Amino acid sequence: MQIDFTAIEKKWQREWEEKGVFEADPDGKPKFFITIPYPYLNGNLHAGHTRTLTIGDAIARYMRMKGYNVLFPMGFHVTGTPIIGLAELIQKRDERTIEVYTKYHDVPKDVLLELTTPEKIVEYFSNEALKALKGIGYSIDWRRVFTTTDEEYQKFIEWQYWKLKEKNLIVKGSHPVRYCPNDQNPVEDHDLLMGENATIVEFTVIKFYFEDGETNKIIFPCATLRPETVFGVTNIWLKPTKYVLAKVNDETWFVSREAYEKLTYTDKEVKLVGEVDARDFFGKFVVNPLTNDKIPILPAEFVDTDNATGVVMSVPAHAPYDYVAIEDLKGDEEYLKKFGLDKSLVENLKPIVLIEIENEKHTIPAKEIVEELNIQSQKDVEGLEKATKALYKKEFHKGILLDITGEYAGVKVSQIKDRLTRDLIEKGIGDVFYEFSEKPVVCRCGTKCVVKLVKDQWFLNYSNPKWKGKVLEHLKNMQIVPDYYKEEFRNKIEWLKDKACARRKGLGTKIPWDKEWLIESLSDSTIYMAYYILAKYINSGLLKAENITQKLLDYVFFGVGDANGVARSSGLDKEVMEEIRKDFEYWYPVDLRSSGKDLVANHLLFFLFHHIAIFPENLWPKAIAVNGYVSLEGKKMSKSKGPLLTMKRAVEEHGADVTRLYILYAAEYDNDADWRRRDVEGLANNLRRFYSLGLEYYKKEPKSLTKLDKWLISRFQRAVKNTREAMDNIQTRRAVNTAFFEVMTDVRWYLRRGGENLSVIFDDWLKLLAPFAPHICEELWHLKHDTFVSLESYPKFDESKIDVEAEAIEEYLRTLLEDIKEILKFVEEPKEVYISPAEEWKQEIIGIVLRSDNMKEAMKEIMSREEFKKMGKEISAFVKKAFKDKKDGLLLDSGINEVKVIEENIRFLERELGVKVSLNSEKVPESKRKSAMPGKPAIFVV
RNA sequence: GCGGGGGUUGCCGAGCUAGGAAAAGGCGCAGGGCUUAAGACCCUGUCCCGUAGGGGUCCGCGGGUUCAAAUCCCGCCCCCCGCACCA
Repeated sequence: MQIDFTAIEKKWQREWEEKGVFEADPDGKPKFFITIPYPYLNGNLHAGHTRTLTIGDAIARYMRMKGYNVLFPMGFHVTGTPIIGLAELIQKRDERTIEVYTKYHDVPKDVLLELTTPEKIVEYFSNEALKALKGIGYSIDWRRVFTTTDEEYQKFIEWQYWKLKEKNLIVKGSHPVRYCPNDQNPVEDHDLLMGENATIVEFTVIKFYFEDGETNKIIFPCATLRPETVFGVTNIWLKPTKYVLAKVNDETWFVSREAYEKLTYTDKEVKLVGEVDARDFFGKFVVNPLTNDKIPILPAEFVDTDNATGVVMSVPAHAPYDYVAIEDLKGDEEYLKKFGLDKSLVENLKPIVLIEIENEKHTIPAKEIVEELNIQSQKDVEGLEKATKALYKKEFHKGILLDITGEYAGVKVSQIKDRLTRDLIEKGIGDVFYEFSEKPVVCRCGTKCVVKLVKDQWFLNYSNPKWKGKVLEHLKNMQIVPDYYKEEFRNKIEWLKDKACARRKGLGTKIPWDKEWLIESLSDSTIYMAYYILAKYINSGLLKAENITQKLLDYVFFGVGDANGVARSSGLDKEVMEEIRKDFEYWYPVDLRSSGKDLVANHLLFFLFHHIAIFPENLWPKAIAVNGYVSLEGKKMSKSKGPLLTMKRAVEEHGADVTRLYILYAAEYDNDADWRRRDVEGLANNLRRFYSLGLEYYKKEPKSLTKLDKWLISRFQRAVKNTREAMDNIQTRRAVNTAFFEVMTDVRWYLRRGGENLSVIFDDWLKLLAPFAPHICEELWHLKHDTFVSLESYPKFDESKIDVEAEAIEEYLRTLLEDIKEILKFVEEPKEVYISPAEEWKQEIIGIVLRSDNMKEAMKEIMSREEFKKMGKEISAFVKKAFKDKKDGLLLDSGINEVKVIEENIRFLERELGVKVSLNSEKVPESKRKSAMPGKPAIFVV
């Protein structure tokens, strides 16, 4: 059958909009405020958005039908840098960008080429997003839509930041970023040619120094990831090559040229003094600032001048590289001679052990592992890397510092780094040096990136223990779906550090007290759900940017201030102001925020932190739900590279209901869903089938109810129960599976059995499915009603409609049919089937079940009897089902009357089997009759 | 490395927190029906064996507990995601 899904969908979308059925305002009903993170519009909405939003919409529709006054609003996020970047790329006619946006985002090329400014991009994509969202039929209250560059929104953000500032939750600090010296800008992942996986690691610098009599001290800044090993240093290493001397603040540092360059991007004052040759320093001595030991400077080829300072301290007891390098020196007199070094100098170097592993004997760990791996020289880089990694890992996790480390003795290695670094810096003998974890890191422009320290940056003080503590405390009271994400959230909250919230570049709101800076885009989208309340009044023209003063928002959100005074000072009509206040009091807090799992470690955390900082406890979010991603035919989607499926295209090609149903059914919770065309088309067939069933049966007036009808109703009640349970747990997959597919399976059986009153469940079936496939349900519903099914009340489970006997009969017939068919497979030219029921032990088992407390107990008793033991599998299944029924209060104390059931359905059996069937025990041989069981009659075919 | 999740029948996935029927549902595939035909729809089959409803082997691997384990316990292997200043 040809069905024009699109026409049906457009029709109902128009109707909903015209009648404003999803516009929500305070009323007497309990409220439910659900929000989905507004999408970021540097492209079209895609299948990923479709998933998160459809889940949200299904919940919104479900809750609405359950009797809640549901507010489901939406806005658009455009602040930040990507939109600016996109505008630049389009302006430059970047080929890749043009390809991706025409091919995957479905932007017509002529239109795309016009999008050369951020403003045009925002306008274009927000229009497209609006169309896409309306075209899929979300039950959004569109009176509240807004964009984050709106002047009014910025007023709101300013208010928010003043509040945070007042609470001292915004502090100044510095932090290291990946930076391109050529572009003079921080670089993001997608700006990189190479090194996306590089992270910034923090080396500890320890200032060894060299005293040359009357000249100034020269600092040899040794960079290390294991500062505790400073207690075991025997010498330092330089590469036999040129280095430089540089003025670093007030000190003179000896560093590699590369290191000097890197230092210029730090917060230090750096000036080049001149070039020096490491070779001139070999054999001379520096002082270990912590132990005051004098140690020699020695050459080593493994030193990488492009890693950190290029000056390395040597700890032969714990660093395989150092141990091997010293051994190399000892055995290479020529090399020593080349640098004028005396052999005794290296021969006196004794490894100093400073870490012990619990329950292991004292040894020299580096020596041991080098020998174990049979590493012969420092040229065996592979072996040394392996040894270093293994040793470091072991010592980090299990190591404890020995007495030689003085005040640190007994501290775990894993606990020492930050503490020691801090102490060293305090004493003026330490520093930090940032470096990439892997190299090279190259910008798209071809320039090598560096680590730059951004100074005097504004930070959100998330590490504040009081703030964090409150968030952790509130988390305990929240509902997190799926539940194991609560632990994930807890960990992430603990892990969260201060976050830089200011940027130089991008779209957004300026920091109100420091207009040089823009508020970073994840930091301006944390409590905006409150803004939806204002947005309605802004869009209707009642509330204007100039009205949105600090005092007004204090009044609206906190109820603080004198109403007359606030109204006067903000220039707003007092009644409007009071209404906004009432709206806010009615709708807040957020009852559910449903989001993709990619936002767990950032947005959703900030969402919690900011609510908790700014609002009183009764307005903190109640629940968060998290869902997984969507892939396309098994491939990951990518906004910037493709493949990508836009929401609009999915709906155009398959229809809104099919798209919705598929995406809801494709996966549960945080599992990823895969969009597979063939499956989507398969689902479309199912939906067409549903529609034609509706056309065929819905309007037929039901006749008086048969036992079969009661079976259908009973089964349907179970589906109602199951669907509600699923939706209450935000399990849309399970819900669609029961409400659609499983009911469909029952309907098939019902029709096959000759059922004629399908319409008895159809009203409820439409309601049951309305949250998932609202258009088709609305269309069918209107065959009989003038109301909107979207506003009907959701079916309730009615236990009185459960008909255990009817269910047992159908179950009996189904298995009987199967058994006979199984036998017929083996009989050529069957003429007649004889059936002879048995009734003995089933009653007995039911008796045991009724007087047993649990299955285990019952089975024990049953299995102690020989005649049952040999039927163990059959019986255990029967008992399991019996217990389930018992728990539901549905256990029959007498089985069905098999004879009667067969008699009544003999024609059905014959029709199905295409052979004569009769109920006749005498024709069944004795041996077969003996093996008959209740529910499993003896069958004999001739 | 740390943290979170996971390995089920051709595929996707239930079931695994309350042990109890080769293990829901969807998709795919095969056969049959309907049809002028195709599609749609309906039925059947889809681990192996089997001329009587049966038997055998199964839920990453190896052990254990139990009348009974995909489910509980112990050990091992493998996979995915996050670790940021970016939306």
